Amino acid sequence: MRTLRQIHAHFLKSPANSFCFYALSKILAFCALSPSGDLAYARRLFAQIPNPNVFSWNSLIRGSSQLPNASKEPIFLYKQMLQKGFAFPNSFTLAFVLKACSLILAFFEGRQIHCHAFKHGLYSSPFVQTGLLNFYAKCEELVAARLVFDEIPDKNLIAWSAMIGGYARVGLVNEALELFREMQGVGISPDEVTMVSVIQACAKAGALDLGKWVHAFIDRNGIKADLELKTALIDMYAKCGEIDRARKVFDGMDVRDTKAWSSMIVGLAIHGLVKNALELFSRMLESKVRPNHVTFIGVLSACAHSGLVSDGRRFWSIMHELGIEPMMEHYGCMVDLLCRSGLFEEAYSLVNTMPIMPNSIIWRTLLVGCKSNGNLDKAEIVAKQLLELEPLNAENYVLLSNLYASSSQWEKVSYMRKKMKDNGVKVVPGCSSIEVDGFLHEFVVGDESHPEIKEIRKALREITERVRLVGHEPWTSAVLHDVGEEEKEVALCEHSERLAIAFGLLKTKAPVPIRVVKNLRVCSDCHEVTKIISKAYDREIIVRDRVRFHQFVNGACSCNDFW
DNA sequence: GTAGGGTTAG
Repeated sequence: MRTLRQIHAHFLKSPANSFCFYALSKILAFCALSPSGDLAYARRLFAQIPNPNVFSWNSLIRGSSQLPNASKEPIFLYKQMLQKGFAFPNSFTLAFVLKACSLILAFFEGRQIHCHAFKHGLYSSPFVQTGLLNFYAKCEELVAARLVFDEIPDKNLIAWSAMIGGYARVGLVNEALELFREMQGVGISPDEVTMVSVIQACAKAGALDLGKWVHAFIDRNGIKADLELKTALIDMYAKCGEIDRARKVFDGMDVRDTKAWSSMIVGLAIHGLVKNALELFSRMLESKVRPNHVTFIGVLSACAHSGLVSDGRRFWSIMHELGIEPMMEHYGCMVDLLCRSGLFEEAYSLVNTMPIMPNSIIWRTLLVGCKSNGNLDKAEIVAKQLLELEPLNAENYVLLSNLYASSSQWEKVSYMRKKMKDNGVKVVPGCSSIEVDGFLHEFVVGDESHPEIKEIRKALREITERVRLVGHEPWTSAVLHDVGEEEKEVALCEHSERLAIAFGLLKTKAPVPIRVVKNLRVCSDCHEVTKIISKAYDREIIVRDRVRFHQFVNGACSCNDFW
């Protein structure tokens, strides 16, 4: 900038020459776009140009959209440009403005740019087309994105990747994977950016086998696994229950940034490997990588899972010291942590003194806390808030009804059912799935179509009975106790049903003694339980947390056959 | 001077 200012001064001092406007626009571009530039200087310079050319407008539009805090400035500039009517937008202009729209999810503005693309005859530009496609995808308007995509005559890698990424981001996993296959069918080879989206789709589906296959595909095709792709792999393995593989990818990285560390820490936290998560956080601080809000979500949720109140409080203050303002998610972790540690009153007052309006998740966490802490009078107040905020969510009614049932308030139980019916709340049948020996079994509430449903129901009944015998509510608190050489307590929660299903599928009674412990903490421990059963039976069993993956896996279709 | 990518509480 210092040198540039000197050059600028020379131009101002020298008599008007024919290079002046050209040179000024070059100076402007540097100020606006270079990492060592100065956007404020660019703005001042721009204000002195009587009739900026399209190049100058573009530079400023692009420069203002590269700021860390995205704003509407690029869109305002674009409007000014049209109003002045001196320079007309070209394909660069539209590409930059569309990028700005996708960053701040300015749907209505972006849609107008779509019209302008036709008006100014710029719709055939591949940059404008992928810009539009990506803009719609970022706004989660996948139908619109697909329409644009289908209209592109020569789809290049960028267009395919943007479309696949769009599907993957919103969880349209089948569509993403179908498109990935189609892309290869027309002879376009994916690169590392494409593979990030494909891996992300696997992560969302909980499709471990497919994820492993895609990982092998990356290696086989010599695609460079860079920082982003490795981070996506860590996340995929963690979400699919293979925390060891996630760790292997993490340990093999030579450069790790905040997101890489965070994804590993979050992964360990969701697996209930709290000690490892906190150890890794210390290592992260030692490595001088600055944690961000996501890192703290991982660390705080890890503390919640293990009831580490004092650690949680310590991290809470470290977060403040680092200047990270707590978000809804952080409050959620703290409320959960306090509730699980029996500090309900403190959780309650935290929610009531939060500087941001608590959302439904916060109230629901607190309501679960009411139940586990036996605080029924507060439950009424919390439930009122929750139902006002979210009157159409069946989960809330079921939760409240169960809470009343646990204290034998049967009139209130039936009142909740009535209220639910009156409000027209529909229950979506719950769906869970488990993979045994590479075979995925899906179960929907009320569905009896599984060929081994009888054995499964029998195993379910047996486990229910055994949990009930020790005086606890089945499916909310049960613990399997490993009888192997190393005694191990593992918590189970609603996913325990899946284990009963596994036992049913294994056509045998549960061989592992069931014991109930109080203050059950983390459902992610299901992964631990499955490991124990897998070991006991020498069979591969995987419990999936996030399965929304129907057509492809569903039993018959292993990924190798499919591809 | 242009387009596509990673981590997020219950």
